[in-house]
Amino acid sequence: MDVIEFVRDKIAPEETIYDLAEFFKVLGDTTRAKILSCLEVRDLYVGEIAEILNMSISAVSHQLRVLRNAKLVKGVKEGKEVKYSLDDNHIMMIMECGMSHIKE
Amino acid sequence: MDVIEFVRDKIAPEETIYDLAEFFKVLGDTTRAKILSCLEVRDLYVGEIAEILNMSISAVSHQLRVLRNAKLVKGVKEGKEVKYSLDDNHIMMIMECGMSHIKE
DNA sequence: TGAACAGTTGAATAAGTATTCAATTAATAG
DNA sequence: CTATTAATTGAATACTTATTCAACTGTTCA
Repeated sequence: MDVIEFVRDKIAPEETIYDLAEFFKVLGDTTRAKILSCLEVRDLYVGEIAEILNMSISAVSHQLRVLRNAKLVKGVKEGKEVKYSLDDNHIMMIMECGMSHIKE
Repeated sequence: MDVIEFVRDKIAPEETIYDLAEFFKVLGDTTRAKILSCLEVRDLYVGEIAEILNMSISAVSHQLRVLRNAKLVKGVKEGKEVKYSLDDNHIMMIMECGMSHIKE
């Protein structure tokens, strides 16, 4: 039965897999995916995002925090408002990549 | 206020975003990510996967069903056993893609 | 035929998480 | 300084979902 050991030896370390799953989990929510789609079009204020998606400011803000922690978006204060933008350009590449999978 | 309409017009359709999030949600679970990592190494029986990951057969089987529904893995009956393999070769490309993001 | 084995399935429980609501911070205009 | 607006935050609720447990299906071999 050393198939078991063979595979255990070859797979990525536990922690790497955990981080990877954590990363995809962030993308795996409709609200967050929508927010990212909006920000792909252009940088936006929190209130604008909420209005575009017909959601409460609070709900959007909570999800923006998740996206911020995952380093997917960043927010810059401009007076009273905070303008958000995509933090990492290749996020959209990854999303497009997923897109190509589901279109089948 | 036509920033709102401008962005609404340009983002992907609601359903596409929903499907995309659904897809990433499947990858966004530690157990499922581990299973996929195992199957990247080689095709495996359910019991082997369970042993490699120190999980119950049942738990693994439940997650395999999720992966099957998402067309990420497929299972072929071989006598009493069922051998699982990756259904779609570019899944690992997507996972590698995510990998490159988290390594920063 | 029946006992043992591999895997699936459904229901229940347990754990995790998205949204709402109310309170709070920070910035600007009057 | 006060009132208003934009956004964040914490706690509570509602919802989703992963794992366990027990029962069941299908296959092999004795």
